[in-house]
Amino acid sequence: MGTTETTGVERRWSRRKEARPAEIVAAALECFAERGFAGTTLDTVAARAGVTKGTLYLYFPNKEELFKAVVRESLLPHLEGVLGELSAVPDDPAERIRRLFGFFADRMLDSPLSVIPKLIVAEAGNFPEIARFYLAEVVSRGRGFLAGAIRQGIERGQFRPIDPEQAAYVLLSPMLLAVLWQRSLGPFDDRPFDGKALIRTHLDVFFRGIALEPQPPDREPRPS
Amino acid sequence: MGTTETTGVERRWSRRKEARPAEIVAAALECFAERGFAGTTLDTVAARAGVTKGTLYLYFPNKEELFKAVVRESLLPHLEGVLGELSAVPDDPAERIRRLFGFFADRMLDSPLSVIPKLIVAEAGNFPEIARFYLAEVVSRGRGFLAGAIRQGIERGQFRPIDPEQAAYVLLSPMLLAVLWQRSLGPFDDRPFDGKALIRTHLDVFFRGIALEPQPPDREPRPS
Amino acid sequence: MGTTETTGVERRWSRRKEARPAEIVAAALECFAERGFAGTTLDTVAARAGVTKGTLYLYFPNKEELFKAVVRESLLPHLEGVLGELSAVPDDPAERIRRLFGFFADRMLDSPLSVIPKLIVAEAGNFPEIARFYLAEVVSRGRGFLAGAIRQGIERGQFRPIDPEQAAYVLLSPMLLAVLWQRSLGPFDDRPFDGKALIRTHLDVFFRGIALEPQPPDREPRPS
Amino acid sequence: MGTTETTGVERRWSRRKEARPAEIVAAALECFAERGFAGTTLDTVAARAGVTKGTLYLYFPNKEELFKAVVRESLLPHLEGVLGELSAVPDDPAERIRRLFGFFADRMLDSPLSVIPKLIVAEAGNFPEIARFYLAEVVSRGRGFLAGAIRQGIERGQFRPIDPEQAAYVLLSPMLLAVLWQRSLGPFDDRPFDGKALIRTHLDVFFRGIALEPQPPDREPRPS
DNA sequence: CATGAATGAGATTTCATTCAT
DNA sequence: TATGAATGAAATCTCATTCAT
Repeated sequence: MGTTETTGVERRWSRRKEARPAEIVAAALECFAERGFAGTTLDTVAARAGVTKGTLYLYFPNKEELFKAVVRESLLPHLEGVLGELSAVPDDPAERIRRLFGFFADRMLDSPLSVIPKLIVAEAGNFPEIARFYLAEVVSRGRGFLAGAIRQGIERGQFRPIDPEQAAYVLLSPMLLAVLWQRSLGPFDDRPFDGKALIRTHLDVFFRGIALEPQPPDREPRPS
Repeated sequence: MGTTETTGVERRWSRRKEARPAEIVAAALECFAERGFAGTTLDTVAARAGVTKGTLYLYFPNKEELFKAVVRESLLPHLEGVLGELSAVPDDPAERIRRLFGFFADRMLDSPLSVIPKLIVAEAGNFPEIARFYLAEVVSRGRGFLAGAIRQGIERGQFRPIDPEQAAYVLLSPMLLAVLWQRSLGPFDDRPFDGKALIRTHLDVFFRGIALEPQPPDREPRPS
Repeated sequence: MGTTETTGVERRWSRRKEARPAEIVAAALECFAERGFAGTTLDTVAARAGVTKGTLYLYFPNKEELFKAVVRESLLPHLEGVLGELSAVPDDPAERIRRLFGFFADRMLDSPLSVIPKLIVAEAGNFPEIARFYLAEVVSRGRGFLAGAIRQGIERGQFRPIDPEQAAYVLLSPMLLAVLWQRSLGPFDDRPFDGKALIRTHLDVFFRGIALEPQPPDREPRPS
Repeated sequence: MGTTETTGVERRWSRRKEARPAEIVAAALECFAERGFAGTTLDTVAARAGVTKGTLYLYFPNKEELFKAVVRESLLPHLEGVLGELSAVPDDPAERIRRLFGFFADRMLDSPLSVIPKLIVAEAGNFPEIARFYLAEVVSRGRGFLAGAIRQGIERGQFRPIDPEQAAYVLLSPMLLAVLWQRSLGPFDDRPFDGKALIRTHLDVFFRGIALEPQPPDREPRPS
């Protein structure tokens, strides 16, 4: 099924113009995620991509542009996915929020993409362009989606009145923690970390916390 | 005019000599926080500390040890402070949690120390020793403090039963977000970000979310 | 539809194939002249010749041989021309010199060939073979031709006795200046430069300068 | 007399901040003159200057700036010299011209500086800034000096009327030839080349060529 | 103690050359 | 014959580290 016949012989030399950029980007994403921009050498990237250093320069003019391409091109195809996912979402605000978190827990948390927030946090100061890109394409959209859902819930009398923007940050923060934890301190901690469970607990607490009515609906109001 | 005449009078010159390491650590903290470990040159650190490169090696054997010293020595004196603060804390679990957040909002959020989480997130993979140190000295303590308070609240019947560890992470996450935001994406966003307000909203939602009883105690039970 | 049908009709496609080496040499001449040997990349040459880098290696074994071929093949066809031109030349020495300069002014000064002296000057040290080739084929012949004419003129009593070799250099030098000026400093100077006028002035001054008799023959001897 | 005691021991490491830039510039001048800008490696320059590559970057930000500095700084101190020399020059135009050529023959022809014209010719296209600098500081001045002297001679009735600008180029050209010959084709030629003799012959021919009166003044006007 | 010129290992980048297609 | 992706050696450039002063 491959483009070239899979012989047992390792070829030192092959032409795969189509596949190369994506392979390089994938390799670079891992490297940058592990050691950061400045800490990554192009030797490492090239080795991981299975090419030589010179080949990198066939596709990217320099290390900086490679880095930007990595962030952009890793993100872009997934943004489509998320947007599609969320547009086909029910009308109920709480349900929409649950849907986003479900998507995050199922499709982001364990994917190679989950390294990107760490990269952004670490390199935003050195790459303003990337910072702004991520802000616009990811953070603003997520924030907008969540704040919109909360606002709607408040208008419909489902949530008590709180600042939707603040609530959006509150909602986002455990996702950030989950994703950063996995890629930084998590591996050094002896306690297991369950991101999905964290998300569940968080949503449970959050929805109770913004509910209009006394929460447990199965509980009888106390007779006076 | 001896160089080390120990009179009662503090001389600016000799004080400087003793202050050097601390000055270097402070300068290095800023540099590392801005550009990461690999992205920081010792020239920059030296310039910001107002000394020359060679001087750094008088106090630190190499760049890596300087980095470790920076994290450790920036953190250590404050750990004392926090622990003292929290030990003299009321018995009520909710109040203890509020006290920690108050301390964080008042004393950490705007201090130079707030860059450390970003540093840790970015460099944990490259500095396991530092990762473990931070995990033990900061994360574990914070997590333990919060989980303990929640567990106590549950036992006392103030909070509904939830996993205290998970709840601790939920509690921690907006602090992390606040502190990272300020040092990475925040400066590129055009919307203002109010960390303290975020913390308030968060605590408000959280406490309602884990409350045992139907929340608004000021609300009259509905007459049957 | 065969690829190599040899009809009497010249096909553009097959003509092209035969023209390739010459096209490459022409393109390379411009490139080398503009940036020198080391400063020229084969990418540039290939692009200007309208082929790809690999194609260059079909015709020339490496960059160095391409360079040598460029100098030799650019020069060779013209040497024939000059020699033919000058062999059919009158017997009068002054006239023969004028004829050479006329040829230079009319046919060399504005041709692409005029870049070669600059190339030779710049690269002689790096390409002894080329230096010797140019010395033998161009410089020696020119010098010989001029020195011979001057010697003849002296013998015939038309010129005053001077060292014919030295005079040959004196004669050559404004041609060199003209040709180098056009290709190096000329383009940066705001004053216009007229090579042909320079040559005229030069010849005028030179012939008066080597004349045996008091020059203006049209001038009446002063009456006592 | 040196700043450091001359021990027999070769020191691998020495501090000579004052001398370094000049040493590097001198070494680089030779290298660039021999192989051109692109053909010169910084390894070679460093080796010839007796330092390591890194040291070059202590004094020059990159190869290009080193090149510019080489041309500028090699020239500048000598420009002073020439101007001083020529300002203290007699009033007679012919004498002033002779003085310039004398200076050139005695002080430039065999100095390391004589490589600069070759460098300029070769690299003008790649370094417009340098081209303009040389044009303004050297060529324009020389041209102006010579054209001025010639104009003065014409006005005074010493020279016959010719275009002073053209004549200036005619005057300059054998100097250019002499200096380029030495550094490019000369070494490959088996005939000896005597630059000073060339200059003498040239001046002799030139002055006769622009003389107003029939040259040999000792010759009696023919009686009618 | 402090300096900062110098180093040299290692990073990024370039480009002549090769070779599967 | 022609291509152009890929190579790899060698170039430029950076910077942590050393050490004479």
